[in-house]
Amino acid sequence: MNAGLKVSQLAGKHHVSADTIRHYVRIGLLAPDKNDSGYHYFTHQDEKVLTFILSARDLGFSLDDIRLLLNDAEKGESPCPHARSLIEARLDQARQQLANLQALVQRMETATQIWQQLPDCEPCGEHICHLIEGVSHEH
Amino acid sequence: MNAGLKVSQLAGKHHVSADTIRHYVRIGLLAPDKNDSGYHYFTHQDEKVLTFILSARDLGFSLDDIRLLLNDAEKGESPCPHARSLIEARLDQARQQLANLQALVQRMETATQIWQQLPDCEPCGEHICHLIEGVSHEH
DNA sequence: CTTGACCTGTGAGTTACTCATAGGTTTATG
DNA sequence: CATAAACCTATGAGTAACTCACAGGTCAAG
Repeated sequence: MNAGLKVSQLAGKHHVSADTIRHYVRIGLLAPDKNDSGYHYFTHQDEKVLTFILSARDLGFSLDDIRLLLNDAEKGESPCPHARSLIEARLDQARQQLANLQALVQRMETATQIWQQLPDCEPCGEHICHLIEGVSHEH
Repeated sequence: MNAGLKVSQLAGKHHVSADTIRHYVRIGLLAPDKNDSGYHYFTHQDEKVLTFILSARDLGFSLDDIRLLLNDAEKGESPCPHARSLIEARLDQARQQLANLQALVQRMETATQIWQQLPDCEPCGEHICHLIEGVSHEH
């Protein structure tokens, strides 16, 4: 009674695009059966793998991380030790990105405030755009 | 007295890599003169363009944005109107990214805390990694 | 039995570099 | 002055995770 879902059905059910599913198939994270005509049919097991992929993605794991974890599980090993060490590295990375992004937003906000007091410039020998160069911390 | 700088000299002076300079030359943001042997020599004017590029980059403009602003200036037009509208879009984008990243870091921190109380799992029929699927908001 | 909606695999585009390659140039040294 | 180290060139490819486009095959409805 469960012949499996086609790509668009699976995609709709999990709120991702069909292209995302095809991408995971292309890079080997999902390996659904094909019927005689070449169509993919996703079983309940494939769906569990997809659910895992999406959960891990949601925790900041890369697709390569996820591949590693899936390989562990396929070999019958616990993926948990890898999951624990990988998330630490990804968390450090994310915190660094967050700090960079906060600083960027801060610079942008400061710039837009300052720019409200400044007129538009004509290009001259001294600068290309005084708005941009004026708030720069480059020297 | 000012024959111009070679790539590595310019790069060192502005604390960027020689590859970054070459990248800007390759995509046409910088167009230094070449001597007979094919070496690039960067004039003071080239250096001003580079300073502008780095300042704009530091404010979150993309290289395509920067190209647009440079084109304005080359045509003798003020790049300021474009700078003002572009930074608004980039700021919205950055704020959105920031919110996404904050939420991600939050999920990751929550997960690592919860995981401290949990043992490693063996893969079973029910899940691939209970740590990951256990904290998931997917369903 | 034909139209339209779906599917397939593949290649290329996205961003801002970074690295590698093959070969030419310049400079420092003996 | 010969040569080797250190630099330069242009070009192609790799990065992450899709997304879009293409040419062609399949399937359900009228």
